[in-house]
Amino acid sequence: MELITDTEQKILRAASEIFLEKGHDGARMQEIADKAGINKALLHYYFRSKQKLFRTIFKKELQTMLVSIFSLISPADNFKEFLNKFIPGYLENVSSRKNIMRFILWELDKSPKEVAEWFLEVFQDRGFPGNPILLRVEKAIKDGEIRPVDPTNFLLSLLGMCVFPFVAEPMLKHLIPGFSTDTPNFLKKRTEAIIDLIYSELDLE
Amino acid sequence: MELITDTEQKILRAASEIFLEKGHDGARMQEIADKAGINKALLHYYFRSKQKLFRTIFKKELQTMLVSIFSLISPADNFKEFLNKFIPGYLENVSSRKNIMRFILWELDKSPKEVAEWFLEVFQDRGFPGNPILLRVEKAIKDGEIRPVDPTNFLLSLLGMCVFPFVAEPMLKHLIPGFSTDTPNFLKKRTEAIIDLIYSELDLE
DNA sequence: TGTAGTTTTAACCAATTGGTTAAACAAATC
DNA sequence: GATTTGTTTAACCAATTGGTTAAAACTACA
Repeated sequence: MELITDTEQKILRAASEIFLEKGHDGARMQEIADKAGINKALLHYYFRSKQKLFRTIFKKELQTMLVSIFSLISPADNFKEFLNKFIPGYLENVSSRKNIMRFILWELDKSPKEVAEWFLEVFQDRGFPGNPILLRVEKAIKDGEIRPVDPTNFLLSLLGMCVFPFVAEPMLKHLIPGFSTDTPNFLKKRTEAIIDLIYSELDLE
Repeated sequence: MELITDTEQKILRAASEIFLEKGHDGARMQEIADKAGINKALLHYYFRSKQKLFRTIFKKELQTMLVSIFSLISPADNFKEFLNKFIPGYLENVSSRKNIMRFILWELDKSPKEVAEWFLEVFQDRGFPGNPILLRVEKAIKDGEIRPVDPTNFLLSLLGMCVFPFVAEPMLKHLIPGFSTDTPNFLKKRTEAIIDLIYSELDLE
């Protein structure tokens, strides 16, 4: 069991901030060191190379993001309960760490090979045999809880509607006058809109 | 009226490819020169700096993306016709240039100040007084064509459902076994799914 | 207190990168 | 055909960047 030193913590925090903001290629080791309040050589003492440091951060952020999705799924719930919990919960999550998803989507394309294993790790840690949302939808259909829809497309719509406003916020600000995800009731109204849309499709309520 | 030389064309094409794939910070001038089959100094002869070249490309891609949205809107159509044209058309568009949106979303965050003007240019060129989709939705509600929904949230859902599968494909491949947007009937099924969802909400059909 | 091991630093290094320059070449223009 | 103007190149340059090294400072422990 390794101790995580204070310095290591400071490095990780600083590296996360810089990498999330600028990406792997835009980030500078010197800047990370400065933000962590340490020497650049010390960075290489703890994490031998930029690549190694980046992978550490990337894996951590990826896991955080996946867990933020998976934590919202309780198999005990019926499908309506699942939706009522998942949609506001996930919106809240994405909203509180806005750039994590944009960072992951951008870097994933160029990412190291181990990335597939990192996904599997999270699945295995949680004891998921497959995508839990997909399985949940399939079960709801089999049980006659909702009308039959294509589970994959349902998942695409659900995630897309939750994630898009935050990932695309810089663009939407130009496309929609006065758009912001920071207004006090944006989350509430967005939640309602998504629930409204999905309930109509599934003949719920 | 400037002539666009053959060399300039080759540079623009090469730069687009490299920038879209690697982003501003990951791209190397040498690599762009190589891909264009020219000398690196020639790159600086045509576009004085990396920044200038990047802005040229970024603006071009941004305009392409915006036009691909706006071209699908004809004010003559009723709302159902609008949806039936927009959804498959836009999906086709995003699908044919998959990484343009991810590139724009990533770089927009870090983008130059003129970017706001570039958006306005496209709006003005097309003679749009505001976001045309938003206006179209508002009109449809006022005319009683569809039941009243929040136009902004409607737009967020519509775009999110269209864009997300392509922008997030690298992630979705890990999240959904066998996922790909390249299968022969993905576009068709995705179109159906989105139309189905939106029709239900709006009490259409 | 002395010594072995760890943490931190300042100074340095080699490679890469964006950018320049001066000259060679091509193509109009006279 | 000479001259001017626009293209293209090879060779160079200064600055930045990731990474190293050797020594200093700190810690634990005998």
